[in-house]
Amino acid sequence: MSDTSKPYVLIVEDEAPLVTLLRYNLEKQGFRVEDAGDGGEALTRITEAPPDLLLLDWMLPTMSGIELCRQLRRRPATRTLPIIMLTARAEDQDAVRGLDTGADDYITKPFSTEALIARIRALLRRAGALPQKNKLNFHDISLDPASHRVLRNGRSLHLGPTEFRLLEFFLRHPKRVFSREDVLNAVWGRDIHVEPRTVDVHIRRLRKAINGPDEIDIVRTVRAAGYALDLEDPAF
Amino acid sequence: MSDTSKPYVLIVEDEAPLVTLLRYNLEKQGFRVEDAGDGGEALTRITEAPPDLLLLDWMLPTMSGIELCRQLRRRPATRTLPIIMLTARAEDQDAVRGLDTGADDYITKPFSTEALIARIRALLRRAGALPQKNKLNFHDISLDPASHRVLRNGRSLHLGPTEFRLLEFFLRHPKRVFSREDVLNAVWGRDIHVEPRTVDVHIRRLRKAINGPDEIDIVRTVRAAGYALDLEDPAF
DNA sequence: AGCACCGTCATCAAACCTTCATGGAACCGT
DNA sequence: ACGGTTCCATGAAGGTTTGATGACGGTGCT
Repeated sequence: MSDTSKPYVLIVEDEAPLVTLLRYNLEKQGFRVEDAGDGGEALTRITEAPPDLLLLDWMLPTMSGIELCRQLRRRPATRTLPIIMLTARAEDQDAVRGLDTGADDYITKPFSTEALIARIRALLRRAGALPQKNKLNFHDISLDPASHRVLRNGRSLHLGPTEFRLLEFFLRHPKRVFSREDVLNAVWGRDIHVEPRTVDVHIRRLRKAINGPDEIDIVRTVRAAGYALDLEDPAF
Repeated sequence: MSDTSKPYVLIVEDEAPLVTLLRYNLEKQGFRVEDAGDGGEALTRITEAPPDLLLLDWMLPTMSGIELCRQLRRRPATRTLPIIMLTARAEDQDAVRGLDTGADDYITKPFSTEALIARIRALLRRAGALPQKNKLNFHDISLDPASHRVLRNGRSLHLGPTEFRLLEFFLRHPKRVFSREDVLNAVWGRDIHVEPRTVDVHIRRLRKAINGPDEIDIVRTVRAAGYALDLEDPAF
């Protein structure tokens, strides 16, 4: 659900000609396509902007496709990311299917473009079938502007008016860092004179309100820059 | 986002003279401008081609601005669309700000063109639609100015403020050598007095921060000249 | 009055920046 | 090749900045 327009497919494949072919066909079908040549690059791209679907070669230079797949399945953020494995005919199909790679589907090289597109559509349909309401959410927090309610892990939170608007603002622009001035302008209003330090205090109140005893802090402090609604470690 | 050329601003306002005025000023500032006289027309236009930013009158003939705003927020495609509300002075500012309209900013009529332009630019910058290009990368490093994050091989790096700005600067001019003076001017600021040797120390800290155990050093020292973001071995 | 909330301030600890001293590597002329 | 010189890498020290936190007084509402 990264972009509003086209579904974003990331191809992880080291054979350049195959990448070119795939890119051409997928783009013709209205997908946005990016590619990565090895596992490391793939991890970087996925972490910075998770695709809607991953086309993953079984055999890769540095990190194998299986290994990458496992790593992705280990992270909550990518646990449900649809993955299609590309395998060579030589490889044992039963192994591919049986091994708990965590891939959602696989296809044997060589394959027809039509078959691939069909599987991609099927997976996307399955994954995209569970869209969101008019609520804002991030990680395990959900805010409903209409009913003015905030939930974390299903339990209801009580926020003061300012904390509520603060959280709402952050939820509308997740993972983005805002300076205290930005926050003041957006949450308090433009022509109000308030000390920038006041933001600190409300951030603290917000943290205290939303962070239970065993829960991670989803408000990230960026020294000399501001605050963001984000996880400290993007792998989680 | 939508287009590569000019940012596209849609004005939803029923007072024709005001529309004319706004259109004139915005187009002079390099925006592409369209307008809609009521909520229904606005919805149509937005659906067929979502603007980069919406200027929305609070009071409208058929569907109120608030209602339109709510509807837009309900759709995934327009959930994050930047919206600036135009309100009359009479209306209660607190209500405008507090009510869950979902607007990103508001401005009170009558307003100066400068103020409006400033807010539009601020919002567009935040939304990432302006020249402010997102995500710089080089080799296997990726830096996102918006979220203030740096990744290498998928893992997140922690940089101090100065190291961050330093890396950002180098990423914007890869493979180019800069003297210590150049770096000081660009990263520290022009009229700051700091010993050129200090650059060494920060380069070292940057190296320590970004270079993992098995990773190559991306910062190249050019004796008697300065530093560059580059691979030591030009063997690709 | 009692309550919930807000803005400001003082304080403390951690993170950070700058400078300096030292050692070593690269470079130069002989 | 050799000594001398220039330049860079590195570690540590001292001082500064910045954010977290707790407390306080004020305000509006019930």
